[in-house]
Amino acid sequence: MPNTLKKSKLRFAVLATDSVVFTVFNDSLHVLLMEVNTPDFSNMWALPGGLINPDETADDSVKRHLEEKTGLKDTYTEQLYTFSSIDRDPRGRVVSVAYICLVASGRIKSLKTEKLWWCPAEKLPGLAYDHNEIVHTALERLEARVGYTNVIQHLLAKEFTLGELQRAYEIILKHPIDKRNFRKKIFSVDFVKKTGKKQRGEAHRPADLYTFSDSNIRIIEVL
Amino acid sequence: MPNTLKKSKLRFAVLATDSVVFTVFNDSLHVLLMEVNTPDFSNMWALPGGLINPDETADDSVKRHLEEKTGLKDTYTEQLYTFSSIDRDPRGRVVSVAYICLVASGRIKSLKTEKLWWCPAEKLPGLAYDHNEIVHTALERLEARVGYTNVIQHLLAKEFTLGELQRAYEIILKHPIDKRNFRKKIFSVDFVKKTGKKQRGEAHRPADLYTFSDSNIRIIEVL
DNA sequence: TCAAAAGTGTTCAGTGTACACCCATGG
DNA sequence: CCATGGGTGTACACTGAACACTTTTGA
Repeated sequence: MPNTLKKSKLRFAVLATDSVVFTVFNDSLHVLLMEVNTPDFSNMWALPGGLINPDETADDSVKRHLEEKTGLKDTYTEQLYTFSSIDRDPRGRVVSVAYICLVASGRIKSLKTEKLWWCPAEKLPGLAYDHNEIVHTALERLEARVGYTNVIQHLLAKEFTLGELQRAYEIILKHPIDKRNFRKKIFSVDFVKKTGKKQRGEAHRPADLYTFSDSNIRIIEVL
Repeated sequence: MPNTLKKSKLRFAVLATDSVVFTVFNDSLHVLLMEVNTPDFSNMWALPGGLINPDETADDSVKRHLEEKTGLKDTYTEQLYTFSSIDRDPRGRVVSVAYICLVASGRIKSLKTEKLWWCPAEKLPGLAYDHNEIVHTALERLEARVGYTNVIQHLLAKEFTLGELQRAYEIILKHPIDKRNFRKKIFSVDFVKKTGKKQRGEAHRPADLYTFSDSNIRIIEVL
């Protein structure tokens, strides 16, 4: 069952990257999809991605493709897993290094919306290639890492309320959290600090605004 | 800074796998190294690995190379990380999918010992390529995963004493553990069950022999 | 004045941690 | 009989979980 590599320009470029880009809005986690239209997959959805150039690392490749295809820049990225099933791409042997990317929903306005779709994570359609498997792996990983690190900060704006933070946790971990216990915990591991500012313009008591106190990834058993 | 791919048969084979094979004996964690002798690296140590064939997955490739080069079969393997620095291999662009492998020390007698060395993890010499970085990543990951899963079983014989199990934990987590608390914990998450047999031939009271109760990977906050 | 989310402590249960002695064997 | 690791229970501290009311704003 040797690979074919027929019709393609893929001759040398067996290596690709794919991104699972997450954001949170409307009380749910969303994944960014792109429309593909090839002989093998006509009018289907797939993850954004593309081939790795000979002169770039996988990390560079993810960032380049993301920016080229979606306009998103400077997003948080972390390597997920390398998928190497032999027939994952019908055009020939393509091994893909998949990444997780996190974006605050405030930054997604600037997306070229043509052929791009933020799909709720629980409502994914059948995707091209093995992309359902990739998203599934990414969801597992995201949930785990949110549970014991401070990566969730990359899904929020620079300044945020504790309510927003709590909602983000609840959406990703998929279970409700007690408000008072949540705050106690968050303060005890000191993930956040007060900005002193308050949120205004909402039809309820103004919330204190916070920022994350450490932009590096910290490993701490959280919730 | 485009890659060269000169002298080699590497033209198409940009993809490789490398294994960080761990075992525990003599009260320390050991990593399996192979001698390399190339124009670029003369008489140096490196991780076992090799190119991925067009008709095999990365998982298959790791297992094949491990068996070919060390005789080890049916070891536990798990994908670690994909290393894609442009100049990691002086012969040209080689991207490597690195794996962690765990072997019980009882099984390493069968090694072809020529040019193979079980090196204590704390005493690694400078390795060829970027292999020090790979081992470093593997050590971090191993420590983390031992802490919240039952993967440690793959470092022990089928039947083992709680003393052996505790020592394995202490070596990998690098801190002493209280014997009574350890046993309470291990029983409470029921990782193990008694075989009914006892260890004999040691100059002390015979220990009960146990097996792991679940060979699947379980995620449980452990120690 | 109503709706909506913000903010705030205490109690109780369960888990983690510290700690010391006798036992069974081989040499 | 000595050295070596095996096996066992209790008390205390700490952490996680449950739980309800007042506050401040915009509409």
